[in-house]
Amino acid sequence: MRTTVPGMALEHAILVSLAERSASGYDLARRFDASIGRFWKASHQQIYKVLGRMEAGGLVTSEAVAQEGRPDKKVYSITDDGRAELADFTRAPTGPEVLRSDFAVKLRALPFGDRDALVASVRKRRDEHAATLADYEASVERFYPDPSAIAPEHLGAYLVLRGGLRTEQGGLEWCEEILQALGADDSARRAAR
Amino acid sequence: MRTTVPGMALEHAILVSLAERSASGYDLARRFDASIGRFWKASHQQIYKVLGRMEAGGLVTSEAVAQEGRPDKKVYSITDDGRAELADFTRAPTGPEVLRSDFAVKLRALPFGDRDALVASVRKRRDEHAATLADYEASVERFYPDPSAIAPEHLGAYLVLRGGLRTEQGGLEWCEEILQALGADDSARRAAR
DNA sequence: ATGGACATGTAAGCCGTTACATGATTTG
DNA sequence: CAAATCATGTAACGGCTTACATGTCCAT
Repeated sequence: MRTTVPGMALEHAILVSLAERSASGYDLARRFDASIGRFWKASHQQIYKVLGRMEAGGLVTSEAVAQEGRPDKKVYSITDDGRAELADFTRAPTGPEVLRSDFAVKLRALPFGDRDALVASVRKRRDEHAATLADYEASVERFYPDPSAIAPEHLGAYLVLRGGLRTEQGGLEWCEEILQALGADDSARRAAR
Repeated sequence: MRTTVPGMALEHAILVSLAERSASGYDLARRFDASIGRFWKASHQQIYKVLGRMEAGGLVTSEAVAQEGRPDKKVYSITDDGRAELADFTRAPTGPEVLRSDFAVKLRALPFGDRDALVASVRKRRDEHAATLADYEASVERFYPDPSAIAPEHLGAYLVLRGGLRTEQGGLEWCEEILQALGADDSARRAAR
C-alpha cells in the first residue's frame, strides 16, 4: 500500500475542502487562509495548478458560473472518484512527519550568532504564539461552546483546532523557557533594573 | 532586510553543523539522521548538491582526505564568509513557520473516510510519539544530567532538544485526546468488554 | 557470496514560491 | 483617483524526492 508522504497532501486537503462544500479556486485559497490554513498553507497559484491536474484526473469537475458585477467563476465539485480517493487516503498509513524549523536552526546557531538578535526573535515568536493561541481559543468558544456535544461531522475539524491550540500553547511555553534560560525573561529584566 | 523563509535553511543547518565540527557530506547526512535530524531531515543527495553550491559560493572549503581501507572522503570546513553568513542568519527576522500536516488533513477527512483506519493511524502515531519522547528523555539524562549547569556553547543544542521533547509530549497528548474523543481509548475498550 | 556500512554523486520530475499578467467592480 | 477585492491564470526558478549509478571493505 502506498504510504502518505508529506508534501503530496495538498490534493487531499483540497478534496476535504470540496467534500465539505463546492468552491472556486479563489474560494479555496481564502479557505486555506482561514480555517484549513491553520495547518496547511497554499497560494492561489498552486491551488489553480493542482485543481487543473485534479480535474484532468477526474477527481473534481468544474462548472462555469456567471455572476453579476463580478468576474465569472469556475466552481469545482468533488466527484465520486474524488470521494473514493479521499477514503483511500484515510486508509493509507501516515508517513513520519518531516520537521523543518528555521527557528530551531537559529537556536542551534546561538554560539555562532548574535545573542541579542536571537532574544528579540524569541520574544517576537512568543508574542505571535500568544496571539494565535488567543485566536484559536476564541474559535473554540465561538464554534464549540460545549465540547461534549459536538456533532460527529464536526468532530474532525474540532480535533484539528485542538491540535492547533496545543501546538501554540506548547510553542509559547517553549519560548518562555528559552527566554528564561537566556536570562532574558521579564523577571530577569525587572531584577536588572 | 531579507526574511528567513522556511525551505531555505538547509544551508544554514549545514553551516551550524560545520561550525561545530568539519565533516564530509556522508558525515553530515548521518548527523542529520541523529542530532540535527531531530528538527531537520535531509537526504545525502540533497546535502551533496547544497555543499557543491556552498563551496562555489565560498561559504565552505573542502579538502580531500585519503583513508586506509575506505574510500577517500572530502572533508568540508566552514570559512570566514560562512561564519559571517551564519551570524547574519541569526540576525534576520524569522518568517512564520509553515505548517503542513498530513495527519491534520486526515483528521479533517474523518467524516468522509474510514474511521477504524483513522483510529489505527492515531494509535500508531501515539506510539511513535511515545518512543521518540523516551529517546529524547534518555538524551537529556545522558547529556544534560544537570540542566542548571549547562556550558554556554551547549545551551542552544539543549534548548532545541527541550523543544523536541515538548513537541513529542504535546503530540502524544493530542493523540490521546483524539482517541478519547473517538471512543477508542483504552478505558473505552475495557468498558466494552 | 550476500548484505551492510562507507563514500560520492547524476538525472528526472514534482512541489511550491515569487514575479508577472489581465481585467472588472467597489470603497475611501 | 487610488486602493482593495474579486477572479483566474502563466513563467521562471529553486527545493526536495525518488530512482539510478558506482565502487571498496568487512562480517556472516
